[in-house]
Amino acid sequence: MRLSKRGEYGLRAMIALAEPAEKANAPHMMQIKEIAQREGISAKFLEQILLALKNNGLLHSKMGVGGGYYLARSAGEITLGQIFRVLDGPVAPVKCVSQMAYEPCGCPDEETCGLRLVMGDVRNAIADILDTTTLADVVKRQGTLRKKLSVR
Amino acid sequence: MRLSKRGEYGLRAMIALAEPAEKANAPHMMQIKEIAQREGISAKFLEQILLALKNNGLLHSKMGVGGGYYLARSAGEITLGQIFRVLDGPVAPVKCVSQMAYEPCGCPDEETCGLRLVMGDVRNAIADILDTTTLADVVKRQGTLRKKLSVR
DNA sequence: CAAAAGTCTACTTCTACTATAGACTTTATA
DNA sequence: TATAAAGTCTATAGTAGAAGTAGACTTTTG
Repeated sequence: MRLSKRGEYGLRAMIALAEPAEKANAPHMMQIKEIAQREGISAKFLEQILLALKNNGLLHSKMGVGGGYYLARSAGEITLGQIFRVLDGPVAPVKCVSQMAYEPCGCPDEETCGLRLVMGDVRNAIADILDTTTLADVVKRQGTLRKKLSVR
Repeated sequence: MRLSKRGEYGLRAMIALAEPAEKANAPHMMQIKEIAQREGISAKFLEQILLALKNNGLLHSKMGVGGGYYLARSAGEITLGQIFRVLDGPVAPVKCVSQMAYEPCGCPDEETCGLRLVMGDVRNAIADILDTTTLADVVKRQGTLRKKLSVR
């Protein structure tokens, strides 16, 4: 049940973009290099990831000198599920319970397949979290946690 | 977030063994071939899977003529989580939130890493389902569903 | 002893993930 | 208007792990 590096880096980058954007309550532009350095990621690899996010409407970019990437919508309007699906595909553990990319999975009777039932629950549990958590939620949560830790 | 074929076949096989065992309220022995045929799986591949489950204490076996595999404990005492972990490893999407196989994941501050927090939630949601669902639960659920469908 | 079963290990094949490379386009500014 | 700084796009290399195959071995029954 692993999150790929692609997905991990993409999510990290989006959170990194969301943090200053939330603070300023305005889109915040960052360059690939900047993000890559901050997160300790290969810039070339991150480039592909950000490009995919852009081509799927989650990021906007500005080319040329002084360019960079910024969130296409406010952090409160982008869910982790949207990001995840662009980078890692369907959330479902088996295709036969996928809402976004259903495919039969070959059990004799799908309707009464016990494994399918349970995996459906798992899919829903994951999707419930990823589709209701926005970048703004993540940033907020990080913030409260930092405050709490700095007090001690 | 995919379930591997290994995991899928193993879970299917365990459910197949649990079904008659629950009906008879006693361990039920089946041969590799038998299960492989029923589930439409390569017998040689399934062999490795069942062996792993045996070596991890979830199955017992009998060698020689008239031998086969049977559940090491009652279906109500074997959870899907136990099976999953033997075949697919940790449940956690990233190692740094794994309860069973923790490893740092390289974010600058793990304690306040937003991604880690969310992935922790995801891990818990998955583990909650897999670790509380037993083979007996699955068989029961299949049963009620079949009854419901046969009525119409 | 022969046949039927599981045991074990090695190996092959294939796929997908991770990463790198490099040529191209756009834009700001000196 | 030239140059450098940025993103764009596509191809490809490398690798690891998943999926599956093979075959020799052991145990048990009759």
